[in-house]
Amino acid sequence: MNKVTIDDIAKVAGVSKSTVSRVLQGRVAVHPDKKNAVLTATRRLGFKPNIVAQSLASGRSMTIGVLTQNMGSPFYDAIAQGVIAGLSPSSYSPIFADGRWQIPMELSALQSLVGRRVDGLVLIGGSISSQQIQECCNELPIVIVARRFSDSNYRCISMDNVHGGYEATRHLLDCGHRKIAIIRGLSHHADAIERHQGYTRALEEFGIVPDPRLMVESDFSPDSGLSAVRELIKRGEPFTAIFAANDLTAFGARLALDQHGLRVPDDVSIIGFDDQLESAYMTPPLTTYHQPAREMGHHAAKAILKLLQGDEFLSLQVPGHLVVRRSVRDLTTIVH
Amino acid sequence: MNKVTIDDIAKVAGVSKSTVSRVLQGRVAVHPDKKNAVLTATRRLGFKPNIVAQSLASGRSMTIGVLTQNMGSPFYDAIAQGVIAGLSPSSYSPIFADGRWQIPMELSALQSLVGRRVDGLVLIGGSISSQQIQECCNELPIVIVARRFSDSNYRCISMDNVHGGYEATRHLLDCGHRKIAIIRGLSHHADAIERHQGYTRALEEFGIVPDPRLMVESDFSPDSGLSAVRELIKRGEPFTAIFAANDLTAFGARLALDQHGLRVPDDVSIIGFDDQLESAYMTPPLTTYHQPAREMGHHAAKAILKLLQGDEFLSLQVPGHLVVRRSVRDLTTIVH
DNA sequence: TTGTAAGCGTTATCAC
DNA sequence: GTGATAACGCTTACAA
Repeated sequence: MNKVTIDDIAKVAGVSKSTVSRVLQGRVAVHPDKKNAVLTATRRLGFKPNIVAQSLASGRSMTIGVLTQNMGSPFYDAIAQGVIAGLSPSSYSPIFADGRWQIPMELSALQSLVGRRVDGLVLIGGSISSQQIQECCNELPIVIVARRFSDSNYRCISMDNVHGGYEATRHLLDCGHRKIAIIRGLSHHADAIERHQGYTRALEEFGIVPDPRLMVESDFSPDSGLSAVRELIKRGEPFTAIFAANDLTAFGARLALDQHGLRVPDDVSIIGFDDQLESAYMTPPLTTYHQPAREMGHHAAKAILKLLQGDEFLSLQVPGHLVVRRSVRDLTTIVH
Repeated sequence: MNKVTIDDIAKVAGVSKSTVSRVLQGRVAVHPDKKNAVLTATRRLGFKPNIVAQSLASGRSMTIGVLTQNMGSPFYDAIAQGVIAGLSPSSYSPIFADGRWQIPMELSALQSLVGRRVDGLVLIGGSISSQQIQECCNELPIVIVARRFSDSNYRCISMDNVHGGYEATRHLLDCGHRKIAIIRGLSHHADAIERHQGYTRALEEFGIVPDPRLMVESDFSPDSGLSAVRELIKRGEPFTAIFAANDLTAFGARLALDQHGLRVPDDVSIIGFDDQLESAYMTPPLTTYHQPAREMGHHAAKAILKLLQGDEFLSLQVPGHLVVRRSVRDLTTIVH
């Protein structure tokens, strides 16, 4: 381990340890000669500052707590990557804790981060209430990603899922589809609810009454997408297109269709949500609604950094957009 | 913030702060009455220990540094998730730094972790030498994942890539393929090199001389898989199967074949490497060689925990296995 | 500009 | 068992 302390270099450089500290921090002027002496000694002894001691003394840990949920979801993972990348040029390091979408775990994960005296917090998704957050971490700069609180003044980086759901469904409608099934995500999940609202709104604009027989739930996993399509087919209500909760669900749905001898997009069209990396390489490439996950994480990191240096930062809605590939058939240009 | 310190509860409980510390640590016996008084005061004042101060005083930060490379690769991400999961039941928290596969960045990321006085280190992939590691972190418990050092005594969690490459190629061979193209990964990447060796060995067992016209490089991305297949087709040397560097590359390759009107597996078979989540949902589902990425991360976490409590732990090779799905055609059962 | 000295909140080492 | 008291390595008034 590195046992060299500022006392050592103070001795070697022939100055006091406060001067060493000053040189290292570089915030106040120090006589060039002493400065050089310190720098030389630092290099010679291979001094590495003890960040823990710095933290205790200064009250800042130079650490940003990141609360994730069930890492393993491409969308949330991408956000986390964005946070890491956004923090990377700063001298703050991200420290992670995982809440697994379970309130008790989220709470304890949050407390562990706060106990580590993080200087700021990035919460990715999650289900704890804004009150619970407040109780844990008074005063701490916090940025929430991929979630929105209407009842609080937390800064949130989010995307308009209602609009996304609307756009996706609208695309299907514009392509002439009228019997549009929806595989929506978990019933209590805000994203799923909002996208579903968008779906409903788009249908209604076209004077279509949403058919409950064309609605089935999923848990955002490929496997649930597969089961969902089987369920849909079993119900017997015909449909020409599917709006999937996310791309992963769309993957599963696509496989199920294949297994039932249904071609995409010839027999059934599919549209996903997220636009994850692999989606462009499905056969056919998946039409989907792009969520800028990585950018959202990046924004969050920059936001925290801003708050930390005293600047203000307001909630931000990042725009998503439709990515048209080849999994949706345009029925309006049929050649008879 | 939480301004309650052990001094406060010492006062309230009517004991010395050493006693408070003892109760909180629970390692030595304390009189039940005082213990209760302390516990009560702790709850009443809402005391949360300052982990930073604990770290400085005890010399242990209860933190494990995790050095990742280019987060965003499904394989490496899965490892990181495994580490988080494996650490989660312990009281150690993972702190991340990203090396981006660039030696200078790796080095500085590593130093930042060491400066934070992490108690242990998990290095995922990376290209710095074992010497450079040693210089940074004498004595620190270290576990390396998805990489192997022959020249050092670091503990490594790895998979036998030569064997994996052999098995994958062997499967193609067993299915009657003889003209087997390989899209190998980055030329200097150990995994790519080893899998390539396995490929070569399998071919030679069948008396086949590897044809350089059937070998093309990639960078493990879908896009490079796509270009690789175009290149292969342009060269004009016929092939009936492709061994892709990893699943992502296989995705790109599969799309390129599709664009050229080549069917999988009817015209060309594909085998990937990794077995990432999405692979089971390709059309056709991708035959691939499974790497237990998440488990490897999990093992690494457990290994560090073991080393930390003084137990020994030796390098570990985890087994992979072939996952046969539908992207490889069996030429030996052709019906004429 | 520079040095002295008092913290920062715990843990650890002693005597008692 | 328990309580002083000295670390832990650094920052930061406060003087000089």
